[in-house]
Amino acid sequence: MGRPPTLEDVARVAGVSRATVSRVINGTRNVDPAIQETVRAAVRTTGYAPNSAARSLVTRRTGAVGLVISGAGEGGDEAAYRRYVFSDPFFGRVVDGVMGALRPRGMHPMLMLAETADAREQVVAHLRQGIADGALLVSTHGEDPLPGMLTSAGVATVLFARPARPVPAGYVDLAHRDGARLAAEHLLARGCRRPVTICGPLDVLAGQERLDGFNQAMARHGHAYVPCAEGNFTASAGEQSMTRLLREHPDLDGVFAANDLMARAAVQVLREQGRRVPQDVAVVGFDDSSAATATRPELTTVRQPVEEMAGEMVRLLLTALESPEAPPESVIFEPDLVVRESA
Amino acid sequence: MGRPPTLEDVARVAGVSRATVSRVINGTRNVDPAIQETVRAAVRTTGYAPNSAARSLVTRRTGAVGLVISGAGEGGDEAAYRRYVFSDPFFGRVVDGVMGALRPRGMHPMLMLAETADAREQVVAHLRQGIADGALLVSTHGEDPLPGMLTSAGVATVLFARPARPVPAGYVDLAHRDGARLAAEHLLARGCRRPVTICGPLDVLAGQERLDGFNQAMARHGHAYVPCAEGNFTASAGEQSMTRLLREHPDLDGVFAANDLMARAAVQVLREQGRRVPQDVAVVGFDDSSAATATRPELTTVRQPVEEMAGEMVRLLLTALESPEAPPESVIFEPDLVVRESA
DNA sequence: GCGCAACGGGAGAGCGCTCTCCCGCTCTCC
DNA sequence: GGAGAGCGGGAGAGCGCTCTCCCGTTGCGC
Repeated sequence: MGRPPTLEDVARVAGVSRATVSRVINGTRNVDPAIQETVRAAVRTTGYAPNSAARSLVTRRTGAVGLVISGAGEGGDEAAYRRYVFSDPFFGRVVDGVMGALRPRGMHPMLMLAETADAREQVVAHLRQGIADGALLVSTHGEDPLPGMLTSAGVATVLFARPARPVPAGYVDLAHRDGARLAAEHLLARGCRRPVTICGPLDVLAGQERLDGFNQAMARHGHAYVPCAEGNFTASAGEQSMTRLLREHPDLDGVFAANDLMARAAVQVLREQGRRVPQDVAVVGFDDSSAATATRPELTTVRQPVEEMAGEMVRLLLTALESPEAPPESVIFEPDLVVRESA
Repeated sequence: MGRPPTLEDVARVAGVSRATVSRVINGTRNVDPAIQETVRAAVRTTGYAPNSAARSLVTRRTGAVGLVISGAGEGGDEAAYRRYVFSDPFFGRVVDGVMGALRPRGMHPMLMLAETADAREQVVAHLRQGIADGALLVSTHGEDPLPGMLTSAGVATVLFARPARPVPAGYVDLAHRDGARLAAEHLLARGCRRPVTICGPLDVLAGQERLDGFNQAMARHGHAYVPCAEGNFTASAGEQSMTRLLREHPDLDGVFAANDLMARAAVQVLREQGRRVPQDVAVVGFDDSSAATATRPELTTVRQPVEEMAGEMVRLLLTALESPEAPPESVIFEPDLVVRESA
């Protein structure tokens, strides 16, 4: 009794064929109710659990999907990158959304980090071996080669955010420009006269578009030029940018930060410098992450429905898996403005 | 050419047997260098990638380990629980440490959440089917039945934190009492006279031990009774607890919070109430998570080397996998005090 | 020169499952 | 009453890989 029971064992105990046991377990075809019960009893007494490797060998499905976080070109500090990834609430939300959509289907996400060229090769190699049924890819950098590598390796892939260069893979994304416009109009409506912005990294499309959208909306209302400091979506970048903007534009009265982490840092800097938020300076963030409600005052922010977007990624991947020949689908989500206390 | 190339195809192209190709790919035995090159060339021209399902079927190894986050008994709000898990930096650190140790071995973590009885059954069922080689389990609640379920299902398991009731599984843990003592002595050394503590949930061993260690150390120095408010390791709990302690003990001059998230919230409350940190009130946290350095002033805290502990879990699991009959091993880590600005 | 390792390669038996056939039976309909 | 459809079950062929045997070839010591 050393080895775990197999279908064969269950069949012998139940006095039926392997095929019948398989049918009962998978519910693939009608089986006589009495026999079904016999089989189920045999499964119970033997303590049988189907071997998933054997199953995937023939079904060509593993029930796993690779959840790949990719970014940081060469020369970056990998450890720092990992620290960034695991501390940014954004990725937790992605995982949450992915798991929520996977779970009812009995599937699981397999975490993969691709922060170096080597790691990327590894990820592609493993995925090509069929370790997972497909890949959900979140790139944190603009010119990530991974989407292209994955698709040309024949791995079913769905991306978070439209890739910089077109790739035959579906994606979900947010209408960043609209979100930034919402932020701009809200600041203006509150009477903000001297807005500034802490924008995201400009080599990332999302960073670019949030800045564009904000600037365009501001321009439409007579603010042709809005001072801007670039940050890389981290708290310390937000701190530095806010400090600089404050020094160069001491009369600023409104800040739009391209994500909540930077907005939060901006609020901290402002308060340390004696500015009241929102009375002296209004601050609007982006994402509506947990950082938004953890900040005092709570952040007014542009909501990006990350969990739903991640869930949609799963759905897109699953349909791509079902009909591999169909052209990739994509979905763009619309942001909302969530008004709280900071603006 | 529809189906992906198999070993057989490579063997045909290279003009050798399947076995030889397998040997070259896995480097299992000496193979004539010339033949090796031929085989490698054939692999390249065919674009061959070994099928991992077929491989695991015979090797009985998947290269995946389940990373299970478990907790929240019945009746809990699952969505809220997930939000908690994914926003607490602690779990990110666990994932980071696990991936760091798994990666050089070409393995991957498979994320599994077990926040309800159903989910627990699912997790056990999947793991029994061999979807992963073993499980790394992080329980957030004391009386979690999952460790027992897993071990009696024959799943190789390593736990983060010693389980409430003994289970035949290895674990890693921290000397929580020592850490709390460090915090107490530091507060005392700074001249703190009226300490209070925001302790963790008392149904979790870590919460209990941190409180005990703190109280014992305080008692040794003449503070027989230290006011305490219980929190569940979240920021909002920290906020409420601090507010209450401040109301009931307005003259407090030192706070020990059982984790950084609560310490951070405590700092915020204190400052909002006009107390200066650390001049009026010293605050010590626990964990040394990213929250510690994101707080202003930066948190003095007891360092829990979560990443290393998680890496050790992987190592323990791997050795358990190698020698299934050996008794489970465990490792206890020692905490350090990290002195920053808040105390 | 002979025996014996040791080496390098091939053949083939599974690993445990699914799924396509195929077959016998019953039921219906004319 | 007979034909045809449909249902429920079994037999068996793989899925693609690893690994144990087995065998021919060298190399070396005596």
